[in-house]
Amino acid sequence: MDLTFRDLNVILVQRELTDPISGEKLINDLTLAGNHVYMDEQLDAAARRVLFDLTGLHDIFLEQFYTTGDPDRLSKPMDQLWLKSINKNPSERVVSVCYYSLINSINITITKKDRVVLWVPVQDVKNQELAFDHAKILENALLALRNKLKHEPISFELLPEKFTLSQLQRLYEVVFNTEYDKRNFRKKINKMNYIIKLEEKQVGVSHKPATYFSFDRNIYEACKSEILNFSS
Amino acid sequence: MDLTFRDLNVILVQRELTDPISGEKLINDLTLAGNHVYMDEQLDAAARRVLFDLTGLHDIFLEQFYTTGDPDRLSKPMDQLWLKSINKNPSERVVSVCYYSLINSINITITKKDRVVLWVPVQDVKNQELAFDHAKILENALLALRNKLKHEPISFELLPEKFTLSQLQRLYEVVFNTEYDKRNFRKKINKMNYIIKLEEKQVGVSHKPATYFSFDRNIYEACKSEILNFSS
DNA sequence: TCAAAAGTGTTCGGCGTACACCCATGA
DNA sequence: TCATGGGTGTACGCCGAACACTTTTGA
Repeated sequence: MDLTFRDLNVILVQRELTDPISGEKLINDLTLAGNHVYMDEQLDAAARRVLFDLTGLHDIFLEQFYTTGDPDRLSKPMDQLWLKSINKNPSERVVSVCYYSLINSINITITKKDRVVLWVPVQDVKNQELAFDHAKILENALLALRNKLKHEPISFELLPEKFTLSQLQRLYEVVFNTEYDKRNFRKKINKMNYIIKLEEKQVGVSHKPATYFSFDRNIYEACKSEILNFSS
Repeated sequence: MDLTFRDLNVILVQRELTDPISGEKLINDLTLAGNHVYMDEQLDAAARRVLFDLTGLHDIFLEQFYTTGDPDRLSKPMDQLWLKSINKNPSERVVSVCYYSLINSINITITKKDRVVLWVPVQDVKNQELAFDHAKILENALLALRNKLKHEPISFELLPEKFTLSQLQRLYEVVFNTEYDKRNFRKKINKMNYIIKLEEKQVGVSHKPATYFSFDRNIYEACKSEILNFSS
């Protein structure tokens, strides 16, 4: 997922099937990105591979959140049709171990061989048809992401190295689909000593330039383990 | 998992292998309970089946928390030996979709055909050897349980229908491995209007008898959805 | 009468929340 | 000079944390 301007976006892959004879569009919908796990591959590694193939990025934040294995999850007529068209056994059982990842999409081009991939704002996705049980998976991903973000500052995965407090605030507002008071938000951030105020400021903006901040992973890890020590 | 007196317990299955010739004990350790998923079975249903076979109980609280699929997870010599002895292919890849469940063990007998099963206090488990990557799985289960219990009153799964506030407090203390102030704990509980004070009191105890309380699922669901409505 | 657990109130500090105005910049 | 977003402080209510004694019962 990605944060551009005011939206949280998800990468979706277009699924199109055209009748070779009539030219009629039989299928035209979207799927989440995924692939089969190789026989000798870690589950995490498979998720990383899918992401790498899409984005060219290594070392991306990745979190397993859910495994779905309903025996009927491939049974919708559209999905059966699709599986046959790509020469997969339509009655095979598929278990999906689902991961979400956070990507700052600026300067990233997503591509997939023979397929169209696109960033879609998550709030718009429900209006479109997602293949298989991918709508359910996306819903679970959002719940897991919110839950994680409540307790850990993974938000920095979505931000550039240097960010402004308004960017950070907007991120939380988008993910939790709410609004926060600017002063209160900043007071809270102030208490987090792993968010470092830099000397640098924005340039070229036609308003008071914002101060940049950065996230210090070391300080965060240190005070995180402090908390753990006290509670155990 | 279960709460007896002062401990959080986990069901473990004994794994024993004796050399048929020398009589020497080749393996004597413990595993978590589990089984393969049938080809046409929901993942949840498989977990329920495992639990039913152990306890005879239906309708138990069940929560998927983690899926493990390291290609090397069966590779320890002890585990290889075991797999051969039960005629499983030791080089097969096994992916485990892991669930935890909460059981009030009073009046429950756990049994398993041809195997010894036992309740073990979780804090004692690390001293024993767990098979495969089950120690890791148990650790993840505890983290997931704590996380869940912070936000939802699943504790009632572990308690009898009627319980005292001291029992409830002890449960939280055991799961979070800490201690709470009695007065503060009771104040917090007081605010939860889904915890109902009953007329009934303990009898036959050689101290001031405690009042029984019960958990009202309907009231909880109602105020839970209220919260959700406001925040979305 | 003793032991054992139940039950009960107050104080304090910190945190979240509500709320409004001036500042720096480029156009 | 205007539009745009950046940046700041105070007051109040609630909640969590610390803390000690009386009550009821069976043995």
